[in-house]
Amino acid sequence: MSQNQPDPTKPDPTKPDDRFAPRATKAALPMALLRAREAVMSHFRPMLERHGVNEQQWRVIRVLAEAGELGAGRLDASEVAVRANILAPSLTRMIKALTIRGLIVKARDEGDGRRVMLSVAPAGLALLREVAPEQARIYDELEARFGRNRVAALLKLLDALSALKA
Amino acid sequence: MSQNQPDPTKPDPTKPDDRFAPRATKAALPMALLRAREAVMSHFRPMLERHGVNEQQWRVIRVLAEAGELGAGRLDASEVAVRANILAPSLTRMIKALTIRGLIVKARDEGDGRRVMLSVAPAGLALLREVAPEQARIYDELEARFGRNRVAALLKLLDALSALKA
DNA sequence: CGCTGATAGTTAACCTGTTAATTACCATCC
DNA sequence: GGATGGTAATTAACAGGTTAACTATCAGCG
Repeated sequence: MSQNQPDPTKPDPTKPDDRFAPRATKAALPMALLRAREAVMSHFRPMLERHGVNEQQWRVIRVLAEAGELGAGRLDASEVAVRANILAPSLTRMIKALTIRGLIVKARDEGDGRRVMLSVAPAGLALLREVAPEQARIYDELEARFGRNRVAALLKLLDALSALKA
Repeated sequence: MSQNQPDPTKPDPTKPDDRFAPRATKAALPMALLRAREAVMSHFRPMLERHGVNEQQWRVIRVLAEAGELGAGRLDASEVAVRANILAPSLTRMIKALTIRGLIVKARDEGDGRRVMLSVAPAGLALLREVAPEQARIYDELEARFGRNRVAALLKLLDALSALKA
């Protein structure tokens, strides 16, 4: 870190006013993460929209699919919420909508009456078969444009950063 | 794409089911960005909460402050929306609330009746003076824990990624 | 001048994010 | 076995994200 400011007593007039903006919004980590996420999602959103699901619904279905298709992969709602980064109240609302649309199946857990077990329904599986390849294609193109190494490096940094959660 | 599966007819039972989950949610860029952002914000949220502003309101006030304090920094709503990464409809709602609370000032632009000009109000400036140092402290500590080089590297990658917006 | 198209905001409708309060169920301990 | 506390899910209430439709203003152009 070199001394970029030759004379600190003479502030650079090109900078508007730093006294009350400790870090320009441009350089702030939260904003940069938000912008980057927005940029990435802008590639996926139209495709998901075309298939009638939003981002969060797609996350829920994918999480359930990763646990195994159909009855094989049953997860309780809390686990789904954690893996899909969705808060419990949001998930409760989504479960209702997704169940009505026949994309997932909701069942009460035998043994623990509090737990709600979720799994992918046939229609959800059909949706997965439709969307997954298209999503993979978009992701691959994005990865190719950005560079595989940089994607890997970015994921590593993001993971490390996530570990600092308060 | 190399042939990782020695015998494709006999799928690895340790893997749940990769056929419909093209990329594990753990490794997906959007999810990683979401988690990282959540982790970072978890450090700031309690502080903002204590001062009675949420994340988005704080972004708006900061953007206006960066344009210069009080009357000096007048930005039209569209520009604020872009810089704060907030959509126009959200900003419209927020302007009303922030104006009522006396944190910002809304004025119609002479010369172009369509434009809404925004600037920081005295109460907003007071809030900035209160919050900014605390925010800087939190940010510095976070940066120190994560490592300045890594923060810089991350910001660089995020910026490059944001440039790929569709 | 009036028509046309573009631009800036607003409104509406629906969904999710967020916090707090509530309900239902489980587990423990006296 | 009943009171106690904890956990899983739901509900409520409010705010922002998102898209589409709408209004108001500006800019050209015939």
